[in-house]
Amino acid sequence: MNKIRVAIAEDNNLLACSIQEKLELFDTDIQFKYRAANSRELLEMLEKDHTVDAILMDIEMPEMDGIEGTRAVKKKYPQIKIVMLTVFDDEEKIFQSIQAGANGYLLKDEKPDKIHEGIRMIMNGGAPMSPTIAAKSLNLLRNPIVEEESLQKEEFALTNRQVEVLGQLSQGLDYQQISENLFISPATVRKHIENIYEKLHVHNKMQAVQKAQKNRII
Amino acid sequence: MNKIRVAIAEDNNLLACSIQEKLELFDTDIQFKYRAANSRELLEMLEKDHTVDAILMDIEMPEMDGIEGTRAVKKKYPQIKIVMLTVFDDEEKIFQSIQAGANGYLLKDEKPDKIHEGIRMIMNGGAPMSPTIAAKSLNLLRNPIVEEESLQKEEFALTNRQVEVLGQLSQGLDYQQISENLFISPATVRKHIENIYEKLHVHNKMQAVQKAQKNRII
DNA sequence: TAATCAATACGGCATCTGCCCTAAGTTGTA
DNA sequence: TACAACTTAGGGCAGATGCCGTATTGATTA
Repeated sequence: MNKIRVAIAEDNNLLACSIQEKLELFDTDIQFKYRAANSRELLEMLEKDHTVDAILMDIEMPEMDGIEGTRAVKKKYPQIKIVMLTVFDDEEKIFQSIQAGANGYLLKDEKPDKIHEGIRMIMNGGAPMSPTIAAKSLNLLRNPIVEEESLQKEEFALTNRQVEVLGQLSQGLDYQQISENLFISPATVRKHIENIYEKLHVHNKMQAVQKAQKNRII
Repeated sequence: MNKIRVAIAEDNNLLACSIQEKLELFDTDIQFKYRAANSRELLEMLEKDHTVDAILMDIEMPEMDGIEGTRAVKKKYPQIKIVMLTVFDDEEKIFQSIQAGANGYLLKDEKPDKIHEGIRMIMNGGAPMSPTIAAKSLNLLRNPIVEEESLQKEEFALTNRQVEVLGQLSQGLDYQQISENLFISPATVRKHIENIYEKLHVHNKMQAVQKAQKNRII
């Protein structure tokens, strides 16, 4: 079996080295790839070499933090697993990390074998979580946070017709079927969709629908 | 330090004995109190003697199941910690259990020391969760509750690779980009997607991703 | 009044996608 | 040890899609 290729994003040099050392105790099944000092650096490194299976991501980092970084990495490389590794365990950070797509959440004071176990766990589709984190995430599930943000369609200034077309798109209908549903020509549907793409800054149906759903437009 | 007093609610006698035996391996810090064959029996027993710290609760039980039981126990004795212990790991059950107030969720095939660790974890305010359960609860946090339309999910029996491809699809990536991320040929990506369509009974990317999201496959 | 924009509609074209085919190597299971 | 399933890979083809034009009509606005 191939080794699990791991990268680290961590601004504190000492801590990064310490984690790296811990990982290298398990060099039979883990291969350390590289370290970045913040998310932007990580993205640049991934650009050159994205042969990485898992990333240990610090949350607090200068320039671009781990939550933004997780969002960005997951968007481009959704197959890469991300474990948040941090000293803080407040619910807000946990929730944001999970929303950003993190696959696990460990506290930095975990013992080496726990970190190692977590990495193997994540590659098997599990979610490593420190016990206190797990308890807090259960809290979150019990008392759902009411998000006050949800940007609404005004942000993107979509017209009613465009929202309507997006709704049809999200059902997996093609231009022909949408045109029949809305009693317009397929050519018009295509034009509407072109305009939607421009407003949402996307380039295909899937991205448009995902963005629309994320922003509660549909 | 006092021993942790544990009760079990489990209708299957063999399984109950097996768990009890597993626990008695750790009789230095665990004291087994009693076993109930369903939640109603458990409540009666608690009525007489509620000097119990933790309960291992089966979900599927006749008369009164573990989820109702958890709700009832937590209402009367909120200090008692409850670990769901079951063979099933579908998200609906997990979510219901958590809503009912469960403090942890372990699969029955966990090794004895994991169950023991879980009990100690729960008494320290942590939340023991089997890795696959943890991953599913993260899913629940990522995607707010959906109508109970069709939450079978395992019914579709998608392979890991297929789920991975679905994840890439949902980001709006095309076959070429997906093939680069996964280091396979675009032809293979197309084949994977064909197979996904067949399993999900859909005919295009959007329908596949929407169905996968609705069923929490991704 | 002129300008802007939404909604409608059409044509072209390169690329992408869905669907059909075959096929080989691997893994897991009965 | 067979058999099934998964993963990999490729060819071919019709139709769908993304993107570039253009154009008319009506409503709103500066």
